[in-house]
Amino acid sequence: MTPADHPAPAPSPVPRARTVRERAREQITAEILTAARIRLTESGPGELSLRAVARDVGMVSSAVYRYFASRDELLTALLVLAYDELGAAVEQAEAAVADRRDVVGRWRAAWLAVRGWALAHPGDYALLYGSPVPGYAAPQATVEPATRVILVILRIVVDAKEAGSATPAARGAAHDTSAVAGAIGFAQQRGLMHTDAPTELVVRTLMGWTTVFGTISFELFGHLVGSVSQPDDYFEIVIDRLAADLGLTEADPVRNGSPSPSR
Amino acid sequence: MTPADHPAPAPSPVPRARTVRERAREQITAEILTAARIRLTESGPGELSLRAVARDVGMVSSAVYRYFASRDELLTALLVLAYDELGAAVEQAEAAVADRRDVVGRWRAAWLAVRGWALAHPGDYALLYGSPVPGYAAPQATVEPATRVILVILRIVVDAKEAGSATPAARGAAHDTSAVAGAIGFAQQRGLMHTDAPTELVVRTLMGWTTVFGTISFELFGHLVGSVSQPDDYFEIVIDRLAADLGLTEADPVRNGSPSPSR
DNA sequence: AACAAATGAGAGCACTGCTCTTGTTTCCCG
DNA sequence: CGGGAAACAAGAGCAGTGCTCTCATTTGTT
Repeated sequence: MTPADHPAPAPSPVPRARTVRERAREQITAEILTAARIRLTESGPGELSLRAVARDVGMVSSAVYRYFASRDELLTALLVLAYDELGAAVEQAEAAVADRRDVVGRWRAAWLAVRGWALAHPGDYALLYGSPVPGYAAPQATVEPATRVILVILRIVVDAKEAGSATPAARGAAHDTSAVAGAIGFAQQRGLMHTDAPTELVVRTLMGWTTVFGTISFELFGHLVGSVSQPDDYFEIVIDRLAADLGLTEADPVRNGSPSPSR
Repeated sequence: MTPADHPAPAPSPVPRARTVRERAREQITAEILTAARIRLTESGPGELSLRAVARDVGMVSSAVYRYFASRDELLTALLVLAYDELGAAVEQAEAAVADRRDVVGRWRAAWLAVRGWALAHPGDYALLYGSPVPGYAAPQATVEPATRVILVILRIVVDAKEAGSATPAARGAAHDTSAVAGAIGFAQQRGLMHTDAPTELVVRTLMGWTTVFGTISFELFGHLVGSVSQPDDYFEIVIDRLAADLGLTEADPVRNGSPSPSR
């Protein structure tokens, strides 16, 4: 599909932009997105002004509609961008834990990365986890990037369980297990949790997930102002207790046969 | 300060609206507020249109400014209204538990009331606990109504502790206690927690508070769609486990000397 | 009855999302 | 190389927004 005279298929494995126009289009699209993200830090998704974004990139408002059919489409692109960036940050931070058996360390690294990203990008965090934009329904394209964080967490919990570690104390009355059937199916569908799914573990994982994001939201949205004086310390206190509630145990102090702890 | 010729103070103990104008002003103010609340259920705080509200009450937009100096002032009034309504609902539900020693029952009643109110008023809930409106800073007048829910919860925990019940298991590593110094001060300042404040109990109360609102926000904002199939059941599972984590125990099965369980 | 305060209506300003039209640039293919 | 089609940027325009100002009317007080 280039000046190459071969009529055969075989598109180049790296489908980089060839024509000047496609190149410019990608670049301008990226410029619009970054300008919109900057605006988003101090404007909120519902009040994001497409005209202001257009002015920031030196265009007139109608020209932006060549790149995004509507403000909602721009929001969708921002949503995917932010979800992917958060997911990548968490995956990277969790993967950096050398001792893979240290599930508590991985748990802490993952959640600390979530909070770090949220504090660094409060506007994007509010877009992802704040109140939804009233007339806007997130399309299907956003759900896969949205699952990256919980997938990292799930893998940690599953790894811990397979190591015989994640055994949450059965506190609270026994309830119907079907309430979290969706979460169990979600995990099984992705190859995790191929053994029998212990409902209590799933519940505690969901609770940890909700508690962490609830804590970050409370911190960012100002509800902890009078109560928590050191949010950094408090967050670590919270994730430590959540790990304990899940039954995650520290890595064995016996260091027999650690598989290449270098790097 | 009235036609009463007495220069002495002693205003009437019930300062009801006397003149027709004051009466009309109160009524129209209330009409504007209720119209704004209805608009809020499908518009979001940032997109709340003052002109649309004015049209709903049959006025022109500029006339509304006789009652609220700005859209922010209207938002403040809505904030106070919603916080007070939620607080009253929770206080009432918790007070309806006859057996005051049943701290778990009171815990459940209070949190179920929070969720019930949130589901019944999603727009107001998003105003209170969703992303803050970008350019708007909630004034001091809103903080007191905002504390009513956590005050109810705090009293339950303190009552449980004085009955020797609230003893959370010391899970997780020991941390600096000063992170939650604000919360301890908040409780002591209101006469609660006059004894020595156990940091672990304060932390677990804060965590429970955050988890419940995090759960409700996740449910209302659509983050539990694929995972939790029965939100009602899941919510009860969560608050039961939170009570257990706090060390709240069910009321003693021995019913010796219950102090007037009537009403 | 007279005056002052409160109230409602309207016009107007600068802004918004979005559409449509107009002129220009870039691309592809013969 | 050159013509036609697509993509593009700019502008005008529409209906909406928060908010201010002016003006006429109503209400309360003296």
